Amino acid sequence: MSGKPNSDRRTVRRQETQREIVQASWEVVREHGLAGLSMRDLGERVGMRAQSIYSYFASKNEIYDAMFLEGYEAFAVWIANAADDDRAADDPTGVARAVARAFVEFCTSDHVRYQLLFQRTIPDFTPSAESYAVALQVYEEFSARLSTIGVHDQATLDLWTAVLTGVTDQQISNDPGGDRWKQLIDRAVDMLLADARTHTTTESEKV
Amino acid sequence: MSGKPNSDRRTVRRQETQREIVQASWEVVREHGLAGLSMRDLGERVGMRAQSIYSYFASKNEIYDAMFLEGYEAFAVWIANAADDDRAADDPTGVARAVARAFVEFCTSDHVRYQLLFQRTIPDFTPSAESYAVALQVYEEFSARLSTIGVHDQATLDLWTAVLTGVTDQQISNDPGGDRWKQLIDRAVDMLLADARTHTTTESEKV
DNA sequence: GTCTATAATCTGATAGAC
DNA sequence: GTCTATCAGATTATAGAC
Repeated sequence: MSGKPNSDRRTVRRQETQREIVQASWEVVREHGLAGLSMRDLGERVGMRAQSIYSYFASKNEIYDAMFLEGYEAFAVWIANAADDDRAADDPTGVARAVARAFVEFCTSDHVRYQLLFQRTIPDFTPSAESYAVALQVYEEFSARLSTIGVHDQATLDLWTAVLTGVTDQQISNDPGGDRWKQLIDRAVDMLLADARTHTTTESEKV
Repeated sequence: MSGKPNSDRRTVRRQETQREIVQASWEVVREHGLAGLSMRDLGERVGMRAQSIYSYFASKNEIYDAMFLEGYEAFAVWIANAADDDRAADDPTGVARAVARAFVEFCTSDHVRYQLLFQRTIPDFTPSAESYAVALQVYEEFSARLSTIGVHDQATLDLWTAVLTGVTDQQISNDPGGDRWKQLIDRAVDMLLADARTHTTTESEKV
């Protein structure tokens, strides 16, 4: 390693293998639950002995950390795309609904990812400082998007996140694969917007 | 066992030990997480060898089941008490706020219990038919209480549960021990009541 | 960089003596 | 009813050969 350039062919190969391991980890986890990630299982899937994975990740939690990071990066992309798609609708309500739908859809489309990103469910795992910084940044981008539709103060923002995660949670745990709670999103958004109107100055309603 | 009365001294003693084991299980679980319940740990805490516990519960899942049942029984009592306390406030808004506060308080006061009762987080555990029946009955009592304050149709009820669990979830995972989301409960209830008003006939507003 | 071998430890659960 | 002994398996992780 020492003395050699970072963008070595060896380094590139290594990063590819790391990506492959993370991808396989998602497969395992979607099949056996978030806590059901075993190194043996993972090794088998990636075509290695379980022990060889330690050449790429120092511990199992380092793998979770890579998944955590990847998940938040995917979230950032998802929300950005959704906003672009619905740019035509330039009324605040339309945008708000689109953002809300995008959020819930992202979460329900992969519930183990949701578990890893937004719930604290695997013991002894804490994201690394780097990954957590990215998570915070993505959360701030999401907040900024909401602030363009009239959600300015922290309390209002907290209420929005509570409602959106609540809908997501119920959908995942009580009607997986269905749309019993998803279909309430527009109604929930209207409700939130009406609430925001009574708690902020009319000025803040404008973009 | 056969031929002897059910309320035998032996049977009573046995039930006491079972209660003791369940209580110790709560302790273990609060310390090491819901999934961190180990028979050895449990045995140590209850003053037995781990293997002896199998004289009282046929499997680990049977212990989870007993905890699940106990949790729902506690929930029923909690909600009933909260409603009595706030009987003085006979305006619908006051009652609604009291019920909402009681729900969130119950959940946040013991987050592993919340996890066991309302989220599906431990793999391979499904409550027994008996326990599940109790859970359903308690849920229906809770629904009935909401229906006295204007929440009649399923969609509205779903929205309420989504908002209440959302507030709970955010409080637990992003501000444990604090009240950042708890203090939004009254505002959330007002918002929900306003929404219910626009989605039902004015008749249903009356008790 | 991947392998074999293995350490060290944990898990839930069972059989049978007392 | 509690014990000892033990099974059969899992886990993360390390050492050292190739």
